[in-house]
Amino acid sequence: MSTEMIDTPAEEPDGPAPASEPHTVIWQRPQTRGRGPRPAHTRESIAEAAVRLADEHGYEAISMRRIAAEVGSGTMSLYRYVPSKDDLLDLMIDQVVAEYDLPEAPSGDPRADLLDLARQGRALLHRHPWMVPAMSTVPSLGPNLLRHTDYVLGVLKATDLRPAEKFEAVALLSGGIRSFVEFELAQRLQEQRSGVSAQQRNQAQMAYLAAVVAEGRYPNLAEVAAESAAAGDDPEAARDFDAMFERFIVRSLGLAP
Amino acid sequence: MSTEMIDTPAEEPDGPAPASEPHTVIWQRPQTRGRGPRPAHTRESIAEAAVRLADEHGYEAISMRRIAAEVGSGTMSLYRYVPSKDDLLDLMIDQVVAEYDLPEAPSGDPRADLLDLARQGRALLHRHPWMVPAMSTVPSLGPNLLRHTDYVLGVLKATDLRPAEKFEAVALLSGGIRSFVEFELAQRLQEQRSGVSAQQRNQAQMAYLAAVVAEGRYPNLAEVAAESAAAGDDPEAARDFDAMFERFIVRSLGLAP
DNA sequence: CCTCGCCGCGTACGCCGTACGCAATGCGGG
DNA sequence: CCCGCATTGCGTACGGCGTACGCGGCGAGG
Repeated sequence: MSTEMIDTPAEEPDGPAPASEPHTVIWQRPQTRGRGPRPAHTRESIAEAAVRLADEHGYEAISMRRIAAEVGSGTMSLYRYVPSKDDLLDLMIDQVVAEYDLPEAPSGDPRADLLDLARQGRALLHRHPWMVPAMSTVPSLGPNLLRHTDYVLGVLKATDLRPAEKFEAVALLSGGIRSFVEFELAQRLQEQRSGVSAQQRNQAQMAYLAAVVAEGRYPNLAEVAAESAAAGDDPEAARDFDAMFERFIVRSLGLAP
Repeated sequence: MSTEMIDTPAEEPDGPAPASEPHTVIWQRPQTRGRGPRPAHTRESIAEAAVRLADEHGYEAISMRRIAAEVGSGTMSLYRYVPSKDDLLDLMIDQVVAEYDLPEAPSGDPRADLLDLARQGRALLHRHPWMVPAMSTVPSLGPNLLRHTDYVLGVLKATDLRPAEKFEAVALLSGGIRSFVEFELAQRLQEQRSGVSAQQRNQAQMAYLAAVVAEGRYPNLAEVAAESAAAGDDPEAARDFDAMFERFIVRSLGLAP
């Protein structure tokens, strides 16, 4: 509880008082710089270090203690810059979103523009796989995400979508990309990093699946698996995810002419 | 590495030895029942209690301690039934998947069958919102999920998709539904449960967004927001998610004739 | 009947996010 | 100019998490 009675025991009735700022979005609380000793870091440098850490060691490496170690400070010092870990995650996401290469203006062909954005988005998620779990909740709109959204809305201007549908399109496209990459990464964990236990787990899954298929129930599954094996694409082989993505995203773009 | 040299130092060339069962999928390790006192619970009853808990108190309530309290046992007793929390999550998911009402056989119209499945899937995720974060990783295929997958593959038999494309379709459809419901739930948190701090957070977001729009940058965002407000659908109002879902899912089903 | 395997579970370890308070620091007002 | 105090860095601590380990007791197989 933050709005309980103990806070701001007496408010000025007219004053433009900053009140107590009970709950503010990270983007509008200032980067202070006031009386005391000069801060050793900035939000940006901390977020940058956190992104580096997550890129190298994965989503689960994003902990306040490890980030603090990465920037070379005490754990609790981070809270001088960021009110909570969730806010730091917002900063990380927004920082990474800056990697989008947005044209000055839409080309006039919404389909082409959105397709380009989708490809960039997929590439971005590949560069920063931790983004997939990090985006699980709808992210708060930092400056870069706002720029991105604004650009997409500009692209959609050449469309006959109603306003609500435009927001909807933005969200669902991004969700679709995330969903696809999530699927893609899950398929790829076979030879990918995180090595030991993941490989074992996958192997156990494969063995179990084979056993179940051989068992006789699930005839359709058995049949399709057999066809698949006969077709030469054994389940361990790398599928053509690029082509898959193209088909998937083109289908999803049934919204623009 | 799982295939490293230290495992199974000497295998019998012919023996059907159970080896050491280094890592097994939960579905194939037996529900023992051996020498000692009769177990007080079963995997099913535990998973059932966990589902009840998650339905009532949300995803974050799924902890071994709380589940143990729910079934009325010590925390560590759960590990007599389930090797890890992840496996318990698999059991929970598979149990909930049993709620699908699958017809005896496909109707012959793949589009209609898939549409029905999608609607059921959305309803199921609404009944069990914790499933959205729980499905973040591709779930291990328990019996019910296998039945479900087998049915979908049966539906897709009337299709000219290649085998790999069929598996792909299953995964992407389910991912799309999850993604949609995730978006939907995020929009709905305004008046929904989890009450105080979520509402506040949302309010802060709204205030920030208004400030940013008024600020003048992001002209397209401002324009669409204005249009949206003028159209009467204020951002706080409930959108027609049902219609949205229908459009979304029909678009996604561009794969079957 | 005895024995040994299984059950329930208390304790403990190492993580996590973060509340709180204290010493050091250096800018702004007198 | 200097002093007061806001601000910074951070050690300590709390409550919660998943789960490794080992113990006492129950009950079926020989």
